[in-house]
Amino acid sequence: MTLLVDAAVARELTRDSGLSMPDYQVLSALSEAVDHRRRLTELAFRMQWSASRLSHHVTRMEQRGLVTRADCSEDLRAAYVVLTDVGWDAIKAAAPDHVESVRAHMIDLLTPDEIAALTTIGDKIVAHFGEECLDHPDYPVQSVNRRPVSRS
Amino acid sequence: MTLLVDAAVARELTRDSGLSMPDYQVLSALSEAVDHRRRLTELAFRMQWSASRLSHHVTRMEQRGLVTRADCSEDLRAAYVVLTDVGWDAIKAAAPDHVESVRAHMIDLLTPDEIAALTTIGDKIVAHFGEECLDHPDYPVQSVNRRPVSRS
DNA sequence: CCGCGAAATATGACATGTCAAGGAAAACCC
DNA sequence: GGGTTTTCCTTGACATGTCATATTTCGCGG
Repeated sequence: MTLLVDAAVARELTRDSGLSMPDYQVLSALSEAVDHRRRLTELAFRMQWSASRLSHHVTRMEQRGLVTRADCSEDLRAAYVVLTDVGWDAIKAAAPDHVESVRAHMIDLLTPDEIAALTTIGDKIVAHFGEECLDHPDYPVQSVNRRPVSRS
Repeated sequence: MTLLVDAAVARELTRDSGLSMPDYQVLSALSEAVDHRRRLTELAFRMQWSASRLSHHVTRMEQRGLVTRADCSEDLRAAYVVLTDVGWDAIKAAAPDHVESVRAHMIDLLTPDEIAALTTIGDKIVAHFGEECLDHPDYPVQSVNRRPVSRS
């Protein structure tokens, strides 16, 4: 089920906007931030990506003009990813069709009861993972990635 | 939710058996076949993979000794992927831990009611996609991939 | 038969993701 | 306040997936 939905939604997103799902996720997260900028690490946590994956992907998006990097004055190690005007226009243009696509292939197929059930299920499972590693209340989600775990 | 579960299950599978999820899927599909062999196309349909992805992946698995290719006598274009002894041992060794892993991170967290609800939801959504392209009753699933669709 | 579109794979170029390593700045810690 | 440890990010090598294309064979109509 997730395979089919993900594939269909991704296909339509790319067809309609030229953005990939990863592109969309990054742009969306940035567009929700106050100054349209976020630290790389925060972004990575929020999306459950590795730092390296995000860095690579930001590099590629930078080359397409969707985002830029900016230095951080408080912490010289850190860097911001900033939404450009082009990126802002892109996400604004893509969003309506995308949410409609998700509705069409998933949400609208279910009754309110089913959606409620699915929400409960999702919460339970996410909580199962959260317990072990949700120890940083400042960040919205953080988890999992940071689990090298004791391993023989 | 799917992100977390998939990541955890994949991580444990690789840790315990050295197989990736794609490896496991291929081996599993082959192990269910009568002669431990399947045509590439059938396998690709069954797993919702592109033919090229499967071909590449089989090449890599072949180099690791998990599977082999064999010619098909009825259709000279076609090829079989065949489970080797090594592959058979690998899947046999990996399977119990893997199903246990899925239980631990998903199934066992839910009540029977929730599992039933999830099943209903999955069926509905899969059916939504099936309508359009489930036209080949011989194959178990087939769909989606074959949708170049009319596109401007 | 013959020719031709379709089917079954293979392959190469390229996009994307992972992993291990490294450089630089912060944080810690007597 | 100098040395160690962490954190943040980048990078390069490599694994994996996609897309367009090539090759061979099949099926079929004439």
